Amino acid sequence: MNLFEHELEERRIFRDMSILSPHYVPQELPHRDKEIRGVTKIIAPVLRNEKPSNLFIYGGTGTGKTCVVKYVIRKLEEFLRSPGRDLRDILVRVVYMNCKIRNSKYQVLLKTLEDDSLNDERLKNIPLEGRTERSLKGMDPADLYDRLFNVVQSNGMNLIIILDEIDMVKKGLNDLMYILTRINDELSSGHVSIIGISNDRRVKSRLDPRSRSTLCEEEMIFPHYNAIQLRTILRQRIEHGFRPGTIDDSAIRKIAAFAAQDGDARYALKLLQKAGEIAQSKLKTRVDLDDVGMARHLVEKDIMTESIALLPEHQQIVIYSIAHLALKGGLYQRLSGISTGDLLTGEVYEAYEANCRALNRNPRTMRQFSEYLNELEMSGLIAMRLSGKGIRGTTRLIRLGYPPDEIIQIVRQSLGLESG
DNA sequence: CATCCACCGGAAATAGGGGGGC
DNA sequence: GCCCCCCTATTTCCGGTGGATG
Repeated sequence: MNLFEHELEERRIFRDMSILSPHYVPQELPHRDKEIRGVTKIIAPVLRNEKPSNLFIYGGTGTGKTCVVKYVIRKLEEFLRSPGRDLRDILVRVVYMNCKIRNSKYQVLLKTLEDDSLNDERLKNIPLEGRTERSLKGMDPADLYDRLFNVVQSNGMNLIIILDEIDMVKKGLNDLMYILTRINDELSSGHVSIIGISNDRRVKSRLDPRSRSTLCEEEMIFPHYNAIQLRTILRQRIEHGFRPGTIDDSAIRKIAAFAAQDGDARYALKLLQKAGEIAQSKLKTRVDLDDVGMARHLVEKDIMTESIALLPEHQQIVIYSIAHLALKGGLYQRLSGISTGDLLTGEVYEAYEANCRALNRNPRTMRQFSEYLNELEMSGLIAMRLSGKGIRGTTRLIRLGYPPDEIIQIVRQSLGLESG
């Protein structure tokens, strides 16, 4: 088959794949009217040069948190540009960042200052002024603060900082909130507001009470989508992303039903895309139930593979050690005779040390190891609970979130080992 | 009940890497 | 190149916790 012919085949099912991307923000967001109105209301004071309240948005994966915020920001920017209104005195700048990448107070500050929207030549005192590099790396944090203060103050700027996945900020979240309170106290013109987005409620408890009340001046909780709502969302994306008549209604229902278990629209869209790809690769003209079933297995595996492959090397060794022990059966099982798959921290650490030696790596300390376990739990690869009665001392019981043999296979691949 | 155990997790110290200014 | 400052990752130190042991 000619390559171009193949490309044409690619278009049998899909019309526009980008519509299915998790980053795509559609023209309409079904079932989020209330949330959109809420965010709009909170942000609206910028139109009067007044400071909006800080906002904390909480909700599970794929409940539309990021989407709603981006949607409202887009509407705001459209409104500010709309003709016939005199909004020339209003200067609004929005900085969006994902804290998975900007995971410390310093990184957040840096990204804010380096963002294009604060380095517009029309602005006074732009942060990067006088820098040869387009980078402020290595600067004194106090200097960073001054630069932010200057650009906001001298332009009377309404600055909104969106911190997505704010729970990923490991160091200095309290400090960050403190800085934001302070800057607003000191500014005589302009202000800085933040919108924090998280799917982990525990962020709040990690904040001290003052920072908490700063971040949570306003708070919204996004509910999960149910199967019916997911269907609307799917149909909407299909309308724009798929060619007409290329998917069975039963397939849509099945996708919605799978995704409704977690109320997760992102998962639903992933399934939809994968099912489309499967149907396409089989040169079918319609996506049917079988494609959806197969898509589910592939997506599950993709999710696992991806979350393992992105792990730092030592965490991979840890999860590998856990998987190995789980197959062998751990101490707890041998002592109690109950086969729960629970492992004790101590034995996992020993296995980790042994595996490090086998791989010619220096094992990290127990302390660091403990952090690795916490991070693995965060990424959903393991589950931990405190040991109750029956075990001497306090330790954590560790359990894998996925089948051990699959984990072992994936880690081997990722670490570049051959099977054996 | 006193003491040990096995680990947890905060804080400070340290190592290593990068950038700026001169 | 040298010196200084900063960041991140890791180690070191250490008090704390909850259950077991005798």
